[in-house]
Amino acid sequence: MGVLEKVRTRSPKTAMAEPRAALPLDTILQGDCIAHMRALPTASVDMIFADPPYNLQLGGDLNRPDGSHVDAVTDEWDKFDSFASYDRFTRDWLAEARRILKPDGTIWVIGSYHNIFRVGATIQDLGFWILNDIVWRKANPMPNFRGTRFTNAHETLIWASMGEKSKYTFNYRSMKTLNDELQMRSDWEFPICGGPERLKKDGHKVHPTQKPEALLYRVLLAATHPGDVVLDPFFGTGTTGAVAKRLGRRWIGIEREGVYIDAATQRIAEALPLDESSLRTMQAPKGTPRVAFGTLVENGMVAPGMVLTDAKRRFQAVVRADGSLACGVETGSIHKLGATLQGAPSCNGWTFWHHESEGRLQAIDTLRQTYLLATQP
Amino acid sequence: MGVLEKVRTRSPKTAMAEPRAALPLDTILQGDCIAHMRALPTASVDMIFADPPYNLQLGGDLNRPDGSHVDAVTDEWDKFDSFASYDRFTRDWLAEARRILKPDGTIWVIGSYHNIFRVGATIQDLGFWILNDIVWRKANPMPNFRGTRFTNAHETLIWASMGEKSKYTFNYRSMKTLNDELQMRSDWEFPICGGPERLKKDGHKVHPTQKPEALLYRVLLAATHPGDVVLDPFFGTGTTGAVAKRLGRRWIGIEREGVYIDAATQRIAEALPLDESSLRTMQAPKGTPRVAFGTLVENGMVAPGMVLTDAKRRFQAVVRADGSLACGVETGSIHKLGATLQGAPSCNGWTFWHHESEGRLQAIDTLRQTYLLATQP
DNA sequence: AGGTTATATGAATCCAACA
DNA sequence: GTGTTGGATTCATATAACC
Repeated sequence: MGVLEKVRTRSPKTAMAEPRAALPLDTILQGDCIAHMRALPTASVDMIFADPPYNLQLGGDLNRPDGSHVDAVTDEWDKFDSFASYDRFTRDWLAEARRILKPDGTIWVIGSYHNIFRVGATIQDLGFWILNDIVWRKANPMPNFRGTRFTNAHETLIWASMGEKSKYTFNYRSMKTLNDELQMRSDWEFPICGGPERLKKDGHKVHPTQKPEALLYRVLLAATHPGDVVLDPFFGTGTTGAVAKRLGRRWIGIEREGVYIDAATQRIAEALPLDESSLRTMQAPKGTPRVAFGTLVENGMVAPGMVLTDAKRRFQAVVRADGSLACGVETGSIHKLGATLQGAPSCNGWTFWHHESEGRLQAIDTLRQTYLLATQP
Repeated sequence: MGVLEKVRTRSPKTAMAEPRAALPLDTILQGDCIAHMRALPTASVDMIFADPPYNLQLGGDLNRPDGSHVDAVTDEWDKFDSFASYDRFTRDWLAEARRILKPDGTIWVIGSYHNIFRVGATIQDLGFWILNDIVWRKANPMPNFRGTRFTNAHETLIWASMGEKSKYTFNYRSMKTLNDELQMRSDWEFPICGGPERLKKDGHKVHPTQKPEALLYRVLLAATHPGDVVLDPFFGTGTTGAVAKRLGRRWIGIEREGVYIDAATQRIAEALPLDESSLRTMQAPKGTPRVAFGTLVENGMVAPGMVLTDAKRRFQAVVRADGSLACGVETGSIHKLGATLQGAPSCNGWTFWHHESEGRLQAIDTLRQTYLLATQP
């Protein structure tokens, strides 16, 4: 434990890009992630989101039952000689991450059973304090074609603070509102990244493991404030940067591959900060028959900034990023705010609130129905 | 890796209970789990299920918002000085588990984010091969009363074989049936153990972390055959034993606390084994003997010269006397020719090839089924 | 145009028996 | 050991093709 004390001050020679004084905000740094991290100032970043190589150790080819070939992750960046070399790599970048984080900052790391146990143990060894492990349940995972194991249908995220006593950021109310007035749990369901969100070039996916924006949306909304600085040392095609821009957070990306950087640069340039973004279709999660209003926001069916009114247009409210509503100084979930404004003990926000659609008012419940129709069999 | 070679033969003095030759089946061994494991024979057990202490680092007491006290896990057996001592303990019992397991046996370990990363890394370090990590989604988890984190709504199980090449047991069909004819995924939902299933004494729960029987039911059904021997080195109140008895598996439990042993003994005595017929139906239809296509020719069910086609009638082939097929200059087995004609890496000839029967096409697999019905008891 | 059917694909540690 | 052959094996979603 207690690595902080051991952090040595490096000579400027080892720094690569910027002097440590300045944070290269909203920028992608090209090159090795550890080298670039060493050039960043100590205790300067509010959050780190990291999607490191998983060290999959895949064997031969795999075919589907119909004979088609599975396009596996065979990239060089995922190859390591041994667990020992993977552990060294992990410890090195995590130690730098720890130095760069502010005392009250937090780190998120995503992985699978191939690597997450080693990552988690190293995180603990370095003195981080694990706050939660989060399970991303994939709505549409790839099946196990040979029937040899359980369908590998999830990935794991670790969320950790700098230490046991850290005063980390957790937007409890935002998460609860996003989840329809229930505490947000440690298991999240999202579809894998596909459709128009998936970056492609010449008909092929640009990056083999692009993460869904809905996942980063929830992570950033939960653990940062607007204006906070988020570092992603394995930037890839820039999901973290695109969502950070949408949510009004600052970002720094580190990435080796020029192809990924090009795609990320264009993608982030096209990303619209929240109040300008229009209804954009993302894939909708499936499974839970109960739909939280926040789910519609997360999935782009309701844009933050959208104005809702009651049927008689007596009240007006604005949708916020976490799916809560604001009316003057009053805020709350669709149900809670409806009750407050009417002075009623309770209120069904789904039927109380309406939005302008095709020239007339429509209850937001129709959006939920649309969502359910799109996601239920 | 390669810990098996390092296992030393211990003098009988270190053995506590039984000589290594005999397996103490359907028995609870009282005492230290590592000491008792050392007394068990090498390569003698089919499966190990382990629910080790979680190394929870709960600071102080925890109270609900209404002031009532949370009965947290603060028992003495859950205290460890540091990660280092927990790692030593973990490595010691896992190494013994590895020695005791048969070469094709598997191990299951359940834990939370407090310990599962250390356990998982050690499992990999010892040479085990992780098959899946499984998420137990709790339908009714304890909320996070302070609103400081996400509701900790799941626990993680690791399932691992002795090595990459092990021929472990996985009852694929049973799992698929259990899941309404869809592949069983890596995320399982069960309620936490409560109600009449939860063992109580004087109104208090006997064990702080009693696992639901549904969880063990799925584990044992997935990864063992009837009659297999299952060892649980942290037996607690004997969920593993009770379910093993119900499912016709043999079990061995190790437990230190007499209170738990008493509860487990009574509980297992009251558990009712499923009758043989219900056990049989849960078995996968894997034992069906192989039938060569040539056998059907030999038995006159298929006549040489018979014409076969695929379902879309794109290809035609003629059956030859030895059970091979011919299509122009291409010849081969039903599988090989199907693969060749489609340009596919492989092909199941039984379902690919069809024959004209009663005016419509029928897969030749129906002939095989007919043959099996006629020749099986 | 609108609705239906066929095809493509995703962080995957993916076979078993026998010669 | 290794090489060959038999034969068992897929779910949700997006997109293209086709009536």
